[in-house]
Formats: sequence, C-alpha cells, structure tokens
Amino acid sequence: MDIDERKLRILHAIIDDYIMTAIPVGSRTVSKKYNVGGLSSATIRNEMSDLEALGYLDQPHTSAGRVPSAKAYRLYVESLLDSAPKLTPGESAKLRGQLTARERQLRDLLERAARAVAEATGYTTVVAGPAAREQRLRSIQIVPVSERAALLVIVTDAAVFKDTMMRTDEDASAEQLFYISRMLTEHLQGLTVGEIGPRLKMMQSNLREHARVVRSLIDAMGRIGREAADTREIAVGGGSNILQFPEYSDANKARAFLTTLEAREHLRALLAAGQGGTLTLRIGAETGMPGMEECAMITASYTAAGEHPGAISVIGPVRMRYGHVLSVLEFMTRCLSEALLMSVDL
Amino acid sequence: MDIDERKLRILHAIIDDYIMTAIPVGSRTVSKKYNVGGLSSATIRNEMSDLEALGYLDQPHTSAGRVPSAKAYRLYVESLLDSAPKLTPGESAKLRGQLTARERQLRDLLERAARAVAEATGYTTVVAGPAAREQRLRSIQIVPVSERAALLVIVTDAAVFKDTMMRTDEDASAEQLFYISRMLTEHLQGLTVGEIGPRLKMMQSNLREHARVVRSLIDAMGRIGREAADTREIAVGGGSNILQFPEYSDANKARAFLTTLEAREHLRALLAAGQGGTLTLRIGAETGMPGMEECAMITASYTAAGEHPGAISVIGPVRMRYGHVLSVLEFMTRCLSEALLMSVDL
DNA sequence: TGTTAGCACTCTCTCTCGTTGAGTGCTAAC
DNA sequence: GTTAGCACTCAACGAGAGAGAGTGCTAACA
Repeated sequence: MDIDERKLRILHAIIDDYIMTAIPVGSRTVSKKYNVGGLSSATIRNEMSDLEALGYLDQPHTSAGRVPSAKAYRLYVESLLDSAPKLTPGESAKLRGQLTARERQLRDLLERAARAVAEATGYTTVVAGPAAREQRLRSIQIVPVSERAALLVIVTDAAVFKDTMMRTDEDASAEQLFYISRMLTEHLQGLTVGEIGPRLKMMQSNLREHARVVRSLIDAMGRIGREAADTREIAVGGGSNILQFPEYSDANKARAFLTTLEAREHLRALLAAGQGGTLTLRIGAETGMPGMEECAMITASYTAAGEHPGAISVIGPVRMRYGHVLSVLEFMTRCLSEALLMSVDL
Repeated sequence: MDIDERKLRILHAIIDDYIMTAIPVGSRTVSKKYNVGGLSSATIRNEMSDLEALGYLDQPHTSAGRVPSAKAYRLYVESLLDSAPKLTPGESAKLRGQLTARERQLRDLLERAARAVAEATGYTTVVAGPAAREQRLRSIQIVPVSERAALLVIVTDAAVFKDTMMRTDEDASAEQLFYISRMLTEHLQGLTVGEIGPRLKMMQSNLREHARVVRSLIDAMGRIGREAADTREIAVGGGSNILQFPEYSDANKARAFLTTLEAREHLRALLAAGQGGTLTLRIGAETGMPGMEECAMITASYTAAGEHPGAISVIGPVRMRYGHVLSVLEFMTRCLSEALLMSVDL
C-alpha cells in the first residue's frame, strides 16, 4: 500500500485542522470542512485507517479522531519547502522595521531579531550569533582606563566586539599602548580569534620593550580564545508564548520548558550542533532538550560575510504553523545577514 | 482594641504557616503546630476573629482558615528588618562565588547577579544597572574599524562601556583619531554622559581641522545621551520560578507575568521609579505591573562608587519568604557594589 | 470495485449530587 | 479569661448517569 494523491490531500486537511484546533480530527470534520472531492465520511474513514497503518496518523483512543504523527509532519514540511507561502508586504516591512534601527552591539541585534521572529510567529525563538572563535580580526585596540587597567577591544569581520579588561604597567603611556595596538593590528589582521594567542607568543621576542604589556595581552587573548571556543551570543524571544498552547497548560511542563530556555549553556550546545544544512526540523525527543519533548524546532542558518554561520530556531508545539514559520525564517535569515554586514561597514 | 504581644505571636505563626503551605490556616493548626503559649484552638479562634477585625487577616470563605492581609505582611516585614536572619557561611560563599569570575561587561555582571539571587531565593529577580546618564566620563576613545567607520568607546566611573558605531572620514588616519581621543578625554573627563554632547558643541570651533569627525562624534554622543536618559541595563533571572507557586498554576496568569517580564521597557520604568529609600516593599497592585497583581516585590538599591544607584528586585507571590529574601538582598547589594568598583580598577 | 448509508459499540467529557472533613461562631461551663 | 461542645457552612472529592463524537463493520448501491 502506498500513499496516493487522495490520501495526501486528506492527510494535509487533517494536519491543517489539527494545527489550528489541537483537537483530534474526525472523518466527518474532514468531509465537511475541507474540500477533498466531496467524499463521504465513511470513505474518509477508510482512508484514515490506511493512513494510520502507514504510520502517518495516531489515535489517542478508540473513539477519538486522528492526530498526525511526526512522520506526517515531516512529509508536510517537506511539501511546504517548495511552495512556501510568501509573507505579505506588510508583514515583511514590519519584520525589517524591527531591525533597522542601527544596533550598537551584536547582542542587541540578536535580541531584536529574536523578539521580532517570536512576535511574528507567536512561538519561542532562539537566535545564535556567529561562533566567535572562527571570526577574523580586523582591528585590535588597547584603551587605557586607569593607571593600571586597560580595555581590550577586538573588532572582527562579523561585527563582534569583545571587551576584556586587562592589566597594564604603570609605565605604559597612552602613546605606547596606541603604538602597540597599531602594530598588533598590522601583524595580526586576518587571523581568526583562536589563532591570535599562539601568534602573539611567537611575536613576544620582537616586543621586548613592552614585555609586561604583551604578557598580560597574551593572558587576555588566551582567556578570550578559550571562552570563544564555545561561546556565542544567544538571544531568546517570546519564551512566554509557549504558555498559550494547551500542550503546555500544565505548569510543570511549562516550567521545565522555560528552565531549559534560561540555561543558555544548553541552548548553545544545541545550536552549535545543528549546523548541518540550512534548514533542520527536529520533532519531540530529537530536540534533545529537557522539557521540550512535545515541541518541534525549526532551525535555519544564516551567514555573516559568507562565513561564520549563526542560526535562528523557532520552537513551538509539534503542531506548528510550519508554513508561516518557514516564510518568516526565510526572510529573517536574509535580514540578519545584511544587518551583520552593515554593522561593520556602516 | 489594639494588637498585643499574644496577637502578634499568633499572627506570625499564621504568616509563617501560610508562607510555607499556601493553605488558609485554621485555629487548630496554630494551636498544635506552633508554640503560642499552649492555648486551645477556641482561644486562638477568638484572637483570630479580633485580628480579622483589625484588618490583619482575611477569610476566603466562612468555613476556611484565615489568610494574612497585605497589612499583615507589611507588619511582618517591618519586624524582620531589625532581626533579619543571617545567611549561613555556605550560602553567602555560594552567592559570592557566582559573581567573582571577572566579568567582561556590566551586562554579564548583572545577569549573573540576577541568576544568583533567583537561585538563592527561588523567586524571580530583576537587577537594574546604574543609570547611564549620570555616570562620569573617565576616558573616550575612537577605534578605527574600517576606512569609513569607527567604534566609539566610552569608559565611565561605573564601569559601563558604551560602544557605538560612528562614521569617520576617509582622510582621518589612525593617528588623528588617537590624537582626537586623547584631547577629548582630557577636556571631557569628569563630565556626566549627558553633559558631553552639549560641551562638544561648544568645543567645535577649536577643532576646525577635524570638523567632520567632530560632527559625527556630536551626532553619536547626542544619540547616546538621548538613549542614556532612561536606558539602564536590566537583567532578569529565574523567570520560570513563578510557575512553581500554586498562585500561578493558571497558564493565563503565568503568561501575563512572564510577558511583563519580557517587556524590558516596563521594568525599566518601574525600577527607575522606586529609588526612594534603600528598601521598598510593594504588594499586589502597588507593583503597578500587569500580571503581578498577586505578587509582592522587594526592591533594594545598591550604589557604585557611592553614586549611580542601581536596584535589585525580588518578585514572588505575596506569601514570600521575606526573611530569607531580605538577607540575600542585604548580602548581594554589598557584593554588587564591590564588584562594580573592581571592574573598573581591576 | 470503489463508495456510501446505517448501526452497534467505545470511550471521554461533563454535569449532578451526595458525602466528607476542615473550620467557624456561639454558648455554657470551668 | 479560657475551654469544651455543638450546630452550621462550604469547598473538595468521587461516583454515576448521560451526552456526544467518533470508530469499525456490514450490506447495499453505482
């Protein structure tokens, strides 16, 4: 037995209905509310029975309607990929509008993006910034703050400005720090953040006169390098959205969900992992996150300057409005890529 | 009729019990579980009736126990202020430990603090940083990023580093920018962030040779000044904690609460307002926040360098463990003040 | 051979209603 | 002033009836 055109139509109708209502769908509903060739409920019933045998439908209990299975959602999403509905001009204008205000920091940009997507879709959204370690240095500058302390500012090609405090010597003047900064920028430009620390060590002998500054610089870069390995900015939007779905009306489930969302480390690991294609769909346990067993998660990746992929994930109940989410993601990944470029080159 | 020693003891017992259980407290419970002079439940009953008449107790319905009123909590907290229980050494060590890792940015520090307090108390915590506008300039630096763009770094006495991108001219060399930065730092040091913009305008004529850079600098400072007026960093911790309380087992209430928490603008306005004393208690509608009508909110303020007050707020159900919260706040405000000083002077 | 009407059956959901039990207020005695 | 006793109240719990939605199966129809 195979899935034919008619079965597909019925399956789509069931999924559409279930996404809207969260109520198991009966044969009568399909026959009356949806245009599937004017078939009677009895015929639909037979087809639904087949679809269940094929693994596309589940039945909560004998006398209830049918509920789409994970397999069904996957088929559904696949069929949407080609014919993804477009955003209306109004929607896309609104989305873009929430980003255009020039952002001071990467984190602000990501946060705005997360909020915008959460608001547009009605689901929880997580946005991960580009992985820090792979970014390439554009400029490095040591800004004196007090006699003993300076701020280390690192500008990369993906618009990430890392600030770290570092010690300086009492005898390092502003001019000296400026000179060192210029030289370092010249010699280190183009290296990834991860490579700077080791390279600095090699240069150490050429910089004898500023030995102490260079030493604490190496310290600081080592710290940044280590942190950068798995540190990427993470922003969350619309966490409370999950509460509007009956799937999460139970306080304990909702709590588990939100607790996971607050533990950024979890999210980081997750988003770092899902770098495979440009679009990933995870359903239920596949999300690998405690408290999200009844969720689906669509992750789309974007790039800054062609490299440094980041990701946007939309997390909601398994019966998600996939069509709408896909179109929002498609639009937003483009916006983010643009915004990242702009933020460096103004 | 007045409240005497015995009534007070009974009232405390009722509050303590209700805080733990969230179940209206009956006379029998008070008589058996708490040491109030071995009185019988009948006597307690009479006293409770008086306490209700005095406005310290409410009765959900005729045949239920009593529930403390807002007035009662207020009395309770007042009595705790003198005899605030101390944190155990273990607790305070743990709290401090969550802050000591040197923080790169103010935001990180506040976020850690919010998390730490949320974890220690089990309630939602909001931490507001020092108001930006009042902070005093220590150093200003223009860091070239590309030919046309530079990063404006401002260091203040409260450890806030504002980064804003600004345009530069193609003909402004790194040396020139450095020179301008030094001069500005010398002339502007000690001014508040709000004052810098106007002063720059006055200096404009002395800096003819760098007219274009100065102009975009004035632009940028104006932007910062405007933003800084009401912008202060806000960090939230333990938002999901609210879900563990039966008061918020209803998904709609929980959602309203969390939505308010996500709208940072709300919080900002609120925390900016509550700058009266060092300690404020707001109960119910006094919080002035939608979705927090069944909450209490204790706000403690801290200072960085003696000025620039910031605030920590703990938000939970009205039956909050005030004693514990007070002691955590007392400790944490001290920690934060210290950490802020350290982060500038290393 | 595919489609449909009819029917018995299943199971959840809701509503009702009595019962239980905690708690109160009042009265009378200590 | 304190306490025992008692009648009364009211939310919470649970059992049971009934409604309603949905199914699977069978038999008839095109």
